[in-house]
Formats: sequence, C-alpha cells, structure tokens
Amino acid sequence: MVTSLKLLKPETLRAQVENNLRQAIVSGQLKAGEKLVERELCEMLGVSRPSLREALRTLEAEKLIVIVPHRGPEVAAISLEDARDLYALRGLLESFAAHEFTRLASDEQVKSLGKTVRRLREAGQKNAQSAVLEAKAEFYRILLEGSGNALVSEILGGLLARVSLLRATSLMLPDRLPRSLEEIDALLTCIQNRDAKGAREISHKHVLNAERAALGVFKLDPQPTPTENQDEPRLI
Amino acid sequence: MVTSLKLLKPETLRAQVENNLRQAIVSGQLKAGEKLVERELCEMLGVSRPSLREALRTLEAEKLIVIVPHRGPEVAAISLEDARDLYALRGLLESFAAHEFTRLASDEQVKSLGKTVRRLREAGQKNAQSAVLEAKAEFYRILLEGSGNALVSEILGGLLARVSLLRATSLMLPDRLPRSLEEIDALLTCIQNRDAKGAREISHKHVLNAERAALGVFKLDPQPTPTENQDEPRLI
DNA sequence: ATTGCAAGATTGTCTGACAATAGTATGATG
DNA sequence: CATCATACTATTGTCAGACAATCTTGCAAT
Repeated sequence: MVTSLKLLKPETLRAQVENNLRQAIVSGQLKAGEKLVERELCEMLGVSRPSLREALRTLEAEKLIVIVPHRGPEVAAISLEDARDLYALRGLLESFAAHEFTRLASDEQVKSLGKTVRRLREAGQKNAQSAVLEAKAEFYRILLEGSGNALVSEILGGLLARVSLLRATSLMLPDRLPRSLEEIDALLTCIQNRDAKGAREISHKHVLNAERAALGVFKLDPQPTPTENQDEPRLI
Repeated sequence: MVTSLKLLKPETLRAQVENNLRQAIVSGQLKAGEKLVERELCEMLGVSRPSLREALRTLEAEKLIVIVPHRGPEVAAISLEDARDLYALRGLLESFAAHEFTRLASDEQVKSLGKTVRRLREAGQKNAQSAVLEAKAEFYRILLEGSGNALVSEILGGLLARVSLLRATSLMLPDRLPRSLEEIDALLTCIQNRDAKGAREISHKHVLNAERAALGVFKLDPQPTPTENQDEPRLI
C-alpha cells in the first residue's frame, strides 16, 4: 500500500516565481504602480532572467502587472473606472455563483459553508484580521467549488486577486466588517432555505455595498494612480 | 504639423509570436489537443526559444494552450463540462453586455450596430462564410465597446477565443445561421427601442441556442478529447 | 526655462550549453 | 507470449553571457 505520494507540487521553478510574485502583489508587499526591475527581482528570487521573464508574462496575462515595451513591468494600478468595472463584473459572477450553489450544492457543502461562516463571525467579533481573511478565503473556496462551474471559479478568482490591488479591501475592513457579516449571514440563510433567487439578490447587494465602501479610497485620494495620465496617448 | 505618427505597433517580436499562434489556434490551423514542440515552432516562426517560450506562457495564461511540466505545450481541448461552463458564463456576460449597451450606448453606436447587422444579414444570405465571420466580429466589437465595461469586454473576448476551440462554431454555422440571424434581428430591435431587459433576455436565449447547437459535437463524437482521461489523476 | 545631446541603465533578443524528466525501444525473465 | 526492468533518446527546464535597441537622466547650450 502506498503511504506517501508526491502528486501535487512538481512545482517547476518558474511556477514558484509566479506564486511568490503573485503573493507579494495581492498581499500588498509590492504596491500598485511600483516599478519592477528584472535584475533586482532575479537577485531577490535567485533565478535567472529567462525564468523570471516567463513568470512575468504570466502575471501580465493575469493583469496583475503591466509591461510597456522597453520600459519594463510594474504592478498594475486600478483607476476609478477599472474599479467600477471590476465590481460590476464581480457582482454579476458572485451572485451567479451564489445562485448556482444554492441550487446545486450538496447538503454537506451547505453545512460546511455554515461552519465556515460561524468561524468567520467569531474571528470578526474578535477583530482577528488574519483569521478573518483566512475564513473569507475558505468561504469563497467552498462557494465556488459548490457552484459547479469551474470556469466561473477561475475568472472570479482572478477578479478577486485584482480587487486586492485596491488596498481598500483590507484597510476599510474594520469599519464595514459588522455589516459585511450581517449580509453574509443573510446569504447563508437563503442558501440553507434553498432560495436561489434570494441568494442571488443578497449576494449582489453584498458586492454593491463592498463596492461603495471600497470606492471611498478614490474620494479621499485625489490622484489614486499618478502614473496613469500619460498611459494612453491622446491623438488630439 | 504632424502628418504621420507611428504610435500604435511598436510590436515587440514576442507579441508577434503571440498573435501568430493565437490566430493559428482560434482559426483551427492548430487543432485542439495537438502537441506543440518548441523547436518546431521556433523554426516555423524564425525566433529563438526564449522569445517563443515567453509567448507560450501568455497563451497558457489565456487558457488557449495547456503546458504540463516536462511534457510540453499542447493546444487546449475542451471537454463537455468545459463547454457547458463556457456557454453558461458567456450567456451571463453577453446578456449583461447587451443590457448595458441598450442602456448606455449613444445613438451613433446603435446606428453603427444596425449597419453591421445589415451587413451580417446580407453576408448570411449569400452564404459568404468569411464575410459572416468578419461582420460578426465587428458586431461584437461595437457591442462590447458600447457596453461601457472594458473588463467585461476583455473577459468575454477571451471566452470567445476559447469557444472557437470547439470547432463546432464554424462547422455548425450553415444549419443554424438563419435562426441565429433572426435572433440577432430581434436583439437589434430591442436595442433600438432601448428595451434593456428585453435585450438581455433575447441575448441570453441566443447564447443558449448557440450552446445547444454547438454541444451537438459531443453527441456525434464519442471521445471528443481522447487525451483527456488521464489528465487528472484519480486518488481512488 | 526650454531644447538638444551624450552617457548610463534597462529591456529585447539571440546563442549555446547542460541537467532533469518523459517517452520509447530493447532485452531479460517468468 | 506477456510482462517487467533497463538503457537510450528526445524534449523541456534552467542557466550564463552577450549585444543591439530603446528609454531615462543629467548636463550643456541657447
């Protein structure tokens, strides 16, 4: 009988670089708009330029960084319109996922989601930031897994990574957390009652509220992305 | 005064490779499931391995090719579930785009869309395949441009590229074209009447019908993607 | 202060090489 | 004859070094 199998993680070197950089970006360690220099990254990560550059191409395709020819990569910055588009699409997809989860998830999955919501609530009341983030990630994992559409998971996952480019997400958490928890509770109730339409509506409202909270950043900060005025040359 | 300016297309070499390969894939010149060998592609395209590999990473992130470590890239193949997921999401996004276009597009944009629909209809009646495809692309371009959400355009564009991996798209065109044209006509009418909800519903139905037609491939073809049984090791 | 130019830095691309792994053919064994 | 182990080959993963093209910056000149 097999006792240990190294199935996961053949982890090619390039994939590790991708993961490191992705992590550094979504966690805010590399800030939006920050310029990235190949040589520096190579030294930091201890890899050669070709490996690094391949990883950068992937992150570029994921829209986490922007590479302008002959000027090099920088961490993507999100404009106000970008953020609006982002939340509009997120609302669409997340409410769809909630709808489908309610329709299709097994009772075990619903129960599992309920357990995670409880964990989330407890972490929120203790104001344990990292525990909140962890529970929230788990919540999404279960929701997307149970929604039965791997593609939506994939796209929405990418979207959430981009949302984290708005540092608002975690910064404005403290204020909005109680409301957010209420909404998630209401969503869970709908799901448990197998009320798909209700779940969709609540989920959509939830995203709209998150948007309103997140977009506050732009009002407080006159020039959210200072490097962004000349990125598209005007022809007039 | 300036008379000519070469703004667009600094076209780095790697970008050309990307475009060539992308084109070859969505046009069916490279067939789904086909194995790609770096050396061959390098010779065909006349570029070095690093440049090619960077381009491959981008296409991998776009899910047009799949790269398994140490086995190399191959053109992505779409399973039945993949196709279902794809059409479900496409329905969601396309109907959203139609809804938003109806709400937000300028009268000029609506008129422009009408003109393209007319072109599409004429091409369809003549059974001019390439003209149909061209008009259809233009139709989408206008629709997405006028829907006011660049992100949805981006995602939906990627989705449509993936849909073309189902060679059904063009193969089943002849049969379904008349129906498809009727549906598009109805959609245009809704848009002209600024009936956003109606546009959304018709658009959604349109995608559902396209799905039903496209998924016929799987019924005719017992093993659509023969290399796909062992791609996910079962743990039981 | 604006313009123009030169020096430096960074990216884009190529070549060549080698190790690690997967696929294949060969041969041994029951 | 079938099956399994082994060796070989092809391909990918990764590195180092190099050079041209381009961008940025600082300085000089008007």
